[in-house]
Amino acid sequence: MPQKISENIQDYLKRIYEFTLSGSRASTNQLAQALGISAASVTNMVQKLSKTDPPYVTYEKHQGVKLTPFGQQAALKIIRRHRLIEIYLVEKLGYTWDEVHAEAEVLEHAMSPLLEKRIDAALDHPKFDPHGDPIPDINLEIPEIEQTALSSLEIGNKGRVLRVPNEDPQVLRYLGKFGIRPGAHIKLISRTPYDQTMRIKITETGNEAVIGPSLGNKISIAKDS
Amino acid sequence: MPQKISENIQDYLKRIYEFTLSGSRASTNQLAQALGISAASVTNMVQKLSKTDPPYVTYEKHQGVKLTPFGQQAALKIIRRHRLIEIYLVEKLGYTWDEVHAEAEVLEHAMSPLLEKRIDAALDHPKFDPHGDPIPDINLEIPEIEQTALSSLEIGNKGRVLRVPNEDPQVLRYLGKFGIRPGAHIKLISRTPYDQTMRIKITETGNEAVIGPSLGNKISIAKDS
DNA sequence: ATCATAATTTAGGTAAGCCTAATTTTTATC
DNA sequence: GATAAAAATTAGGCTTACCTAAATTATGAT
Ligand SMILES: [Mn+2]
Ligand SMILES: [Mn+2]
Ligand SMILES: [Mn+2]
Ligand SMILES: [Mn+2]
Repeated sequence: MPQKISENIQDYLKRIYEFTLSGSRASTNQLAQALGISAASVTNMVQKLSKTDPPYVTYEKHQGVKLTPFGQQAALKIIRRHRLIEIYLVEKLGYTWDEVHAEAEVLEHAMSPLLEKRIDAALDHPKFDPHGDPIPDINLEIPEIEQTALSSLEIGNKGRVLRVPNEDPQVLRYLGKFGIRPGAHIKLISRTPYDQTMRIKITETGNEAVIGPSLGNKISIAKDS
Repeated sequence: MPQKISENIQDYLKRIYEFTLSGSRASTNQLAQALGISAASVTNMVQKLSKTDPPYVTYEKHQGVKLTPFGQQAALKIIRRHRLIEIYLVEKLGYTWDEVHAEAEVLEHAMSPLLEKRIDAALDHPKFDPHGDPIPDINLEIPEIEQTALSSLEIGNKGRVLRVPNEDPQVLRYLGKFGIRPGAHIKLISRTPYDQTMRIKITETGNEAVIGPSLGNKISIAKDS
């Protein structure tokens, strides 16, 4: 039943993958918002995806969806392409890290297996995209990496940035300005009591930056031991 | 009326452009065959394209279509992207010239203005694609180049290859085997009387190749004076 | 000029993906 | 446990871009 997988379906699967990484199910509304379409349309599509011959998702009414192993493979295939494109654009075509996500969102659907192979080879099999997200290897495997949220760092403690949120160009430009990027070493200076706003110091640049708690939750770090 | 131009429409316009280069109109059947769809579908689409606010084509029942200046600009935009992609893949990603057309046919629709600019710059504003077809410049202008069909060469005379047909990988591999590529110098050795099959010698490689008349008509050369 | 054939158009349908409005189910609060 | 709000689903439609079959128009050979 699922021969050629449409661009729309590819994006659905990718979103479902992201929302179910933590183990929970992806809700209809969550997907509708992320994809910029109505909840009714999502219900429709999700029902379809649960009825293909090997189904892409398991779906229970009002309970949200999860990817089947089959659906997960399909999702990882696109995620691999997306992240390869991002790092290629930065490394080979002079893109900044805030420009690549939107571009990859489109190109991922137009990438042939051959192009994927050539780009992967040209970059010598890169392991991470520009935002620190791991690139599934040719067998679609992703290494497990120990990581915690920046928000969970204690005052005075240090860490190394592993990944930053990758979708919002404004946020990326803000982070880039201070040198907050994968590999950067940071130290938590202070945290305000009520709204939990953090001041952090970036070792490499000497900068200090202010990070709110919601952004802090989306930045992953490795805590210095 | 014509805000976002669909991938399908882009391909229609490109085909119409090709078929009307000689000044004649593109026929319904011609387009149907080239696009791999039914004649009825083509009729439908060209009627639509002739009714947009600035129309893309002029259409008269049973008389075929031509591009309006507006439609021509739209076509050239995609042709530019197509050819830039082809040369980029060859120059930067190790593609052979028979692999790039199919790839470009898809990628051309996924290329942003920014990517177009970056690729153009990375190649230092290339003027020709791997098959010798001219790349419209940033203003969508194409230089006029004096060229004749290989078939029109006289026995014993010489010429320089300017462009070869670009769609059929088999043909390209055949030509490549003998070194028949843009820039190659050739000499017509003989032409059989009935079926007009030609034997040509390629200076650079010393090879001799047999070229039938229909292929010979699709290879453009500059005749040596 | 006639008439068969080829080319094109019209008519009527389908599938994918989206929409809004109405309805149903779940959930959270009193 | 009733009930209001939120979440999800169903129902009915729409657009794009295809299709086949039937009807029409153009063409070219007698
Ligand atoms: Mn991304
Ligand atoms: Mn996408
Ligand atoms: Mn081409
Ligand atoms: Mn195309």
